[in-house]
Amino acid sequence: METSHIKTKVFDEMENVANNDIIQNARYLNDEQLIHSEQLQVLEEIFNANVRNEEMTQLSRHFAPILKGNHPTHLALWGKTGTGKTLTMRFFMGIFAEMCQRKGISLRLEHLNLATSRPCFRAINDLACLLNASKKYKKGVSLVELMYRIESALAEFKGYFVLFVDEVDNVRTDQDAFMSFLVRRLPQAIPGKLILVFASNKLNWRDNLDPRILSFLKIRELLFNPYNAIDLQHILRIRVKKALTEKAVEPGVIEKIAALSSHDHGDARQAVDLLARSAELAQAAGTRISLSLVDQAAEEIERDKYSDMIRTAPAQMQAAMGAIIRTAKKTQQKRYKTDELYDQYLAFCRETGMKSVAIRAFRESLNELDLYGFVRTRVLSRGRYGRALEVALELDRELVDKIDRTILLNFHLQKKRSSQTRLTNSAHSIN
DNA sequence: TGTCCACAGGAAATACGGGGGT
DNA sequence: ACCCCCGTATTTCCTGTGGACA
Repeated sequence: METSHIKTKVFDEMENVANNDIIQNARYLNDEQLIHSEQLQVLEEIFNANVRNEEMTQLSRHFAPILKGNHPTHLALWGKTGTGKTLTMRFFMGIFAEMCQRKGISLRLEHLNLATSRPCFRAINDLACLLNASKKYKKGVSLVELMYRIESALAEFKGYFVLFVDEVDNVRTDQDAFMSFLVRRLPQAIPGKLILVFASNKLNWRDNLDPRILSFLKIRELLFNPYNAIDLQHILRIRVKKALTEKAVEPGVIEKIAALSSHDHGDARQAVDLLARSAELAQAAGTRISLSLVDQAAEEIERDKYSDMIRTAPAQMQAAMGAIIRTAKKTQQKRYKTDELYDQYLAFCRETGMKSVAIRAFRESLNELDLYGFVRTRVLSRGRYGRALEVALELDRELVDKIDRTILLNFHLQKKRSSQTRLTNSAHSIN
């Protein structure tokens, strides 16, 4: 009897979700779920709405000489995250490739995406993989060998070779070697005409580059400004049309999301996230997306930001935050002194089996937490009774609980993971 | 006005760990 | 497999400070 009751309940729930008339095609609210052709389709609509028009024109002008057989200089794209550097460039490259094909110009385009920070060796290795010149190596192959393979992979190609190096600033340790290879050695070594396109979200990226490379690097720069509210409205409208049903959105909602987003970041991805979150809320509530739901969604995203931040923060910072929350729960006061927090911190470490640090380093963690807005610290001078650092926790209770859960979960996971790796290691050694 | 509290936070020293080179 | 190097985390040491108190 009981199981069938639960069954109906589950079925009802699923029916409700399946029959929702807000979200029609959730994939269009998350780029990662779209296949390439769909992405292009969305992009086309976005560009047709004259968003990033200026940048597209600049790109066309820059690459136009190719059509006449000339050799344009390298190019650098600057702009914050989510300003469409990658998308614009990829979209442009697609069109341009088609054009060249029609005119019988030999053109090869590659997109080297250095999404995560990596050393020079791995960046060059990735490039080699991209050109099918090599497989993934961890070690054992010298840099020179990899460079040689890249060069021989391109030895036959005599046309234009556009290499789009995305997020260059992610190349750590010997960025100079990486750049030197691309800028000085590669163009000499291959018969084709190389055009490098760099994208970076750090404007000062060039400053810590070897001046000798810099002098070699004839480069043109193109700046991507954050999206303004109008641009974001276009982008959002397209998403709404693709992903949601006709009447899902109340008037003013798109304008509101665009205004909020352009005001504090101008990042299109975050704007679409806000739309997605609002749609989910509306779906759950069975209503249309209203202005107040947008507010609610923005608040939720803000909350998630905190717990995401703490999840990825260094362990010491997490432990410090854990100690603060414990202290807050134990006492009635709103402000805490370093030494009482430190006591709690030591207890926390003992319980979770974490290595504790000296009080000087602990204070550093407190300052970090202040920097990220988890707490507020200030130095309090008490006259002849010395000075003290005062820490205040000013987040609302619900959020504090959420952060607390995140931290605890993290520590438990860490424990489990370490014991698991120990298990798998021993399993491996047995095999 | 001067003293002196008691800890913050800067600087230097040192430990640690990961990755590349051989 | 081993070593070495380099960047980061942590410790150790120490100086400087705002204001209550006499």
